Amino acid sequence: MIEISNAELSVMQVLWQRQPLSANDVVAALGNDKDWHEKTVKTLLNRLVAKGALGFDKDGRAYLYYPLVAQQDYQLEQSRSFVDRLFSGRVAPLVAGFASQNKLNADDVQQLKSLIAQWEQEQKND
Amino acid sequence: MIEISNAELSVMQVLWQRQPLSANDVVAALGNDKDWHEKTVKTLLNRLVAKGALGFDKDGRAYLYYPLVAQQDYQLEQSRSFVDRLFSGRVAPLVAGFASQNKLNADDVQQLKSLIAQWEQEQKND
DNA sequence: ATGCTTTGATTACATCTGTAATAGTATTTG
DNA sequence: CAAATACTATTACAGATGTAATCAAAGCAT
Repeated sequence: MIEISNAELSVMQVLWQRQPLSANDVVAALGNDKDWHEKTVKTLLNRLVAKGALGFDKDGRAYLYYPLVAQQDYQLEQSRSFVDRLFSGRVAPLVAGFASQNKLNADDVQQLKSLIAQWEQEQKND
Repeated sequence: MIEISNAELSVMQVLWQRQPLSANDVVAALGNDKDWHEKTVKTLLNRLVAKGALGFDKDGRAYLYYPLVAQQDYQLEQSRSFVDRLFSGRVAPLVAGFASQNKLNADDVQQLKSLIAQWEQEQKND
């Protein structure tokens, strides 16, 4: 799949949230978190288009950008690759690390329980 | 923390498994997976030493390398940073992705259950 | 002792990244 | 219409990365 760098990812996040957006909208949306020059953001937009991660429609002279890569696809693939590289493909040890650092909250636990329940249900159905 | 690139990480993995190892041992250990020239591996070892990720003792003319960064520390930090970047810091959605791709096996589920049980135990103790 | 061999050190070089600046072109404004 | 503005496109440039090759020193073999 397309390689998206760290800085580029921040741009993608914006466009995964709202789409399509003009370059200036993206600059504005990033304004809170990142201290990037407008030119920097435009470069990132350009690179993402070149990589095929973004597309755009013309709105007069300006462009309206939108993601060509779905956030979920990206998340899934990166998760797999990350867990493969650092945890030999097993996700539980990663969660264990979070637990050991008290990074699990009630919501997480609730969601995990529900995932497990679902998983067990599916096992029965085999 | 120290930045370890992808290629460098493969070298670290070897040394996290067995340590200390000579450059040639590392080359040999990587031989199965990677198709890297010996020189490439040596470069990576050098860079890792320069970054402070590896140390070495001299064994005659050769060096015996060993990790200065603990695998667990590295895993914890990278996990946090990864989950922050892609999942706004919440680990459960990552697990959900694995579940949706049938990447959860019985062992994982067992381990997750046990983590949850432990978490709930700790809640009670507050 | 002298030249091959081995081992780390230094250098190489293209591509990717972060971070912009400059150029070119269309548009708005005075 | 001419000049300033606003956009995108192109260029810049240093540091990181992947992937080695070359250099230098130390040791082994003859």
